[in-house]
Amino acid sequence: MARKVSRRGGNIVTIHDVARHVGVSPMTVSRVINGEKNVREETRKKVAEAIEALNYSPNMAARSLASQDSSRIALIYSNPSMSFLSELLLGILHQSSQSGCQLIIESCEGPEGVADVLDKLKSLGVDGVVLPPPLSDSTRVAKALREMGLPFVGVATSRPSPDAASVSIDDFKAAFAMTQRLIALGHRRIGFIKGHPNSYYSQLRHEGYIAALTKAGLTPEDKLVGQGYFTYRSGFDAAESLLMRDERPTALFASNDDMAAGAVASAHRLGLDVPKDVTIVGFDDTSMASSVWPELTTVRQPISDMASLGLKMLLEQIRTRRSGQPYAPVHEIRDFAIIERQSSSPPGEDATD
Amino acid sequence: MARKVSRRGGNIVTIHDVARHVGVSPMTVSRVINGEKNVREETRKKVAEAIEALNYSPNMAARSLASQDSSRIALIYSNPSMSFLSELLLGILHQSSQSGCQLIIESCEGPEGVADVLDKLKSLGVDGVVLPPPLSDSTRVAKALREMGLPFVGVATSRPSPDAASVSIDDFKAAFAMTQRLIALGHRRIGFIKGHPNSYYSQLRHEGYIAALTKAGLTPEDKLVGQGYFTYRSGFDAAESLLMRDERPTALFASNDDMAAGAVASAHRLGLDVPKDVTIVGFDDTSMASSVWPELTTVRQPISDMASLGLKMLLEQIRTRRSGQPYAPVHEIRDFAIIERQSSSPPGEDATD
DNA sequence: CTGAAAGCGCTTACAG
DNA sequence: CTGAAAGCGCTTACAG
Repeated sequence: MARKVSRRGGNIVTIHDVARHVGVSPMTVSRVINGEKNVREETRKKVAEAIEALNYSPNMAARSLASQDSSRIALIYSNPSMSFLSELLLGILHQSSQSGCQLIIESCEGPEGVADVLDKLKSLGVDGVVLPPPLSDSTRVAKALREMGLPFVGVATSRPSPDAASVSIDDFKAAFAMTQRLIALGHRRIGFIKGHPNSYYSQLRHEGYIAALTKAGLTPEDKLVGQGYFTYRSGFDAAESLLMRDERPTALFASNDDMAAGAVASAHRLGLDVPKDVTIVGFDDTSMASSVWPELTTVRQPISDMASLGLKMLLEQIRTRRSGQPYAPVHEIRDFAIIERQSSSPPGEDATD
Repeated sequence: MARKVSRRGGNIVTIHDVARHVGVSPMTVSRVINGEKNVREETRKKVAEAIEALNYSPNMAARSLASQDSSRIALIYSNPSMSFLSELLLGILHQSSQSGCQLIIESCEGPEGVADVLDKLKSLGVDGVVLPPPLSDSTRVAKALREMGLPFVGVATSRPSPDAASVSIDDFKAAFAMTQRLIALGHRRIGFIKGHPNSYYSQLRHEGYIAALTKAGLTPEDKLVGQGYFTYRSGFDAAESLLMRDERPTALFASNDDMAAGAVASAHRLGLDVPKDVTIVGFDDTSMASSVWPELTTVRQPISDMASLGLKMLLEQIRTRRSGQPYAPVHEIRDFAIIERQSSSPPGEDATD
C-alpha cells in the first residue's frame, strides 16, 4: 500500500491514516480537528487519541486550499522602532503559523509610499492589513483602506478607527499609573518629556501625567514639561534644559524609552547619578529600556500579544465578511504593566541595592 | 459560467483563466510561471502578458499542496539582540512569503530549552531550521540537528558547520577594514573592546583589529584592549578604564554597537566629547547604532539579505534532499559595509559639520 | 514544445 | 451523528 509514496519519498501522516486507524471516515476526523460539535464524544476521543498516537498534524496548504480560507495578510510599516517591530513580528508570526495564513511584509516610506504600497496590495490580492503605529493612527491610511474595501486592524493605536478593529493599551491610564508610582516613591517635582506633537498617544500620555499630578494635589507646571520627538537626541536635549533649572526635578518621565535613554545620557553628562540624583523612567519597554545602563523603569505594552490578538481578530473579521454577515468592529484594550528596573528610586536615594 | 463562484463569493483569477485568455492549456501557463525552458518564446510572451493583464498571482496553498513542496521551516532563537532579530525576521518573512513556506518561530532559553524545542520541532514535522547567532555557532545544536536528520542553515555564523549551509560576513576582514579606516583618519592610539570570550566571532574581530594595526606598522598593545561582554554596561565599564589611562586612546573600536553606545555614555560622563575628544565606533549596525547620539559609525552586516538568502538556500537543500540527490553544503559570504556617522572623525577634530 | 489525466490533503455541501 | 462525492488551484508524470 504505497499510497503516500507515489509522488514523494516521505510518509506524511494524513487525515486518511488517522481515519483508517480509528475505523471512521476522513470526514469525521476533519470534524474532530475543527472542533465541530456534531461528533459523538466517544468517537471524538478515539480520533483524538489516534491523532496523538500517529503524531498527525494537518497540512495547512491543503486545508486553506480546500476551505478557500487562505487569507493573505499584509503587514505594512513605516519607520517604527526596530525593537517595537521585532516584538510585533514575533506575535504576528506566532499567530500566522497557527492560522495558516500567508503573510506579506511591506515597508512604506513617506506619504507617497503608502499609496504605492496600497496599490501593490491590491494587485497581490491581499485579504486584510495589519497596521502598527504610526500607520495605525493615520486617518488617511484608514480612509484609503476603507475605500478599497480591505479589512484592517490597528495594533497599538491611540486613535482607533471606529469602523475597524483595534488592539491597544490605555495610554492615558498607563501614564497616570506611572506618574502615581513616582509620586508614591516620594517625588514631588516630576518633569515630563513629551513625544512628537503630531502623535495622539503622545498627547494621551501627557494628559495622564497631568491628571495624576492633579489628583495628588500637585500643581502641573509648564516649566517642568519639555518637548521631545520620540528620539534619543530629543530626549537628551529636553532633559538637559530640564535638569539645568535651579529647582531641578527629582524625577523625569519621558514618554518613550528612546527619550528616556537620552535623558539618562544627559544626566550623566551633567554629572548626575541615576537614580540617586534623578529618577528617569520611560514608556514602551522596547529593547532600548533593558539595553542601557542603568536599565530603565518603564511602562510595558504587551506588543507581541497585542499583535497576535490583532491578527486573530482580523482573520475573524475576514471570515465574517466572507460569510456575508455584518461585522461589528472590536476594540480590545490590553493591560499594561509597570516594570521597575534600576533607573528609579525615592528622591535622594540609590535604588540599586 | 459561474465556476469560481461555486464555493466562494469572490472571483479569484486562476491558472485556468489565464490559459483560456491565451488559448493554451493550464499546463503551459504553469510552465511559464515556473520559468521552465521548454516553452516557445512567443507562447511565453503571450502568457506573461495575460498574467499581467489579468493580474494573476499564483495560489501558494495550491502550489505547495500539488508539488508536495510545502516546507515547514522553524526559526529558533535564544536571546539575540532584538534589533538583530527584527532585521532577521524581515528578511525571513520576505523570502518565506515568496517561497510559500510555512514559518514557525520558537524561542529557547538555556541549554535545556534547546532540547525541548528540538523535540517539539520533531513532532511538528518541521522540514528545516534557520539558526541565528548565538545558536548558529553552537556545535551542540548542530550535532543534535544532524542526528535528527534535519537540514539547517546558520545565519551570521563565524564558525559554520562544515556539513550545513551558512551565510555570513567575514568578521576578520570587517574588523580589519574598520581599523584601517580609523588609521586612515589619523588615529594611532586605537583602543579595542572585545566581546564575550566564548564567542568565536568576537575573537575574529579582535584578530582583524590586531592585523590591521600590525600591517600599518603600529604595535598592538594589550593595555589598549578591554574585555567586554557585548552589553552596554560592559562597554561602559571597559571604555571607562581605557579612557582614564594617562595616554588616552584617540579612538575606541567596540566590537558591537551596544558596547559602543555604552562607551559613548562613558566618554560623556568623563566630560569627553565624541568624536572631538575621542572617536568611538561599533559593529553590526543594529538599531542601537542609529538610536543614540551621536549616531554611531559602525560596520554593517546585511542581516535581512543574509537571512533571506539563508532561507532560500535551506529550501533548496530540502528540495535537493527530497529528490534523493546528494547535497553539498554552501557557505556564502556576503559583503559588509562601513557606515560613517557622527561618532568618528580625525583625532582632535569634530566630525559633525 | 504542448496537453490530458490524476493526484496533493483537506473541506464544503449534500445525503442519510 | 456519520459518510460518499466533488472540488479547491496547482503540479507531477506521461504521452505525443
